[in-house]
Amino acid sequence: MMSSCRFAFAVHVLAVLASEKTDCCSSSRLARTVNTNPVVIRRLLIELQQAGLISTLRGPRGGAVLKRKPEKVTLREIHQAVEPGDTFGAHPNEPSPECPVGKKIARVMGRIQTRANRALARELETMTLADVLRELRRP
Amino acid sequence: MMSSCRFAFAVHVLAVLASEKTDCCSSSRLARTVNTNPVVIRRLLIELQQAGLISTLRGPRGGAVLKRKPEKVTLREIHQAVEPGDTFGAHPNEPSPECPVGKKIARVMGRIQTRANRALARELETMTLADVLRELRRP
DNA sequence: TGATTTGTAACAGAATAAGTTACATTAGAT
DNA sequence: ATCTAATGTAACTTATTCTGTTACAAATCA
Repeated sequence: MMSSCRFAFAVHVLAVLASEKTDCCSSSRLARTVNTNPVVIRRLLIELQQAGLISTLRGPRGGAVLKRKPEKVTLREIHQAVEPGDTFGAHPNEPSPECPVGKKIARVMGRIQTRANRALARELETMTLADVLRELRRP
Repeated sequence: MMSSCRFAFAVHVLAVLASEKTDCCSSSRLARTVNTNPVVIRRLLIELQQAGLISTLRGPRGGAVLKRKPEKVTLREIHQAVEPGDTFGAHPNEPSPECPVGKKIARVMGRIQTRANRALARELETMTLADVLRELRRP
């Protein structure tokens, strides 16, 4: 599964925003702590902004701010904001309609997909950004 | 998430093996119903074999056979056999140890990863190949 | 012995993601 | 007003991964 690291980056970024005293944090500073390029961070910030988790400000002294209390941000929201994909991939080419299995497998896999996605979402819903901060503070 | 279609292929292949009367099914025939190349199927069969789900036979009249009753094959086993990866990716580059968040984020993300993987596995554990066959038979 | 199938190596092509450079746009500060 | 510093965004490179394909050795049955 060639999964992206965007979820890990997003949790990292939001944890920094939540733990920082300063109200604005620039993409350069975030990029330094994540150890990547500022543009990668800015692309991520746009998605987090569209999800309503942060807001950004241009110009000097600009940057990103958390819009909600950490207790009110679930990992599910973060995941959904930056990893829109499914848990696993579907058939790339249409299976043979000649075969009784091939004819209906897509529908069945679709249901399995839905249940898998929901199970993952349920688990991520039980954890918030505040839990992440608590874990980060532990020795 | 650039997820592979190997899980979908594997469920498809095993469903065909479970529903076929003939005891052996060649990679060519399986490839035709999945609509892909026989080598892709053979690579998949090796993984399913290593997981103990099927056995294969060389030579004429050779092919693959299901080793267990469909009721005894969970989707979790199938998934684990062909998609060894994690639910989401980790930081590709080590985060800055200067930053209090960067210093510990890997450990926290690891725990989240574990919980996500387990939640997915739990859900897939509740479904068997027999359930897939039942769904396939429904109009 | 011959035919057929798996196992496997090697490679092509496509897709995806991260990283990078460059620049227009915006907005605060002096 | 002007300078400066930040976001937003486009374009491109590079690396990785996956599927698909060809080719062939090894195995096995008739």
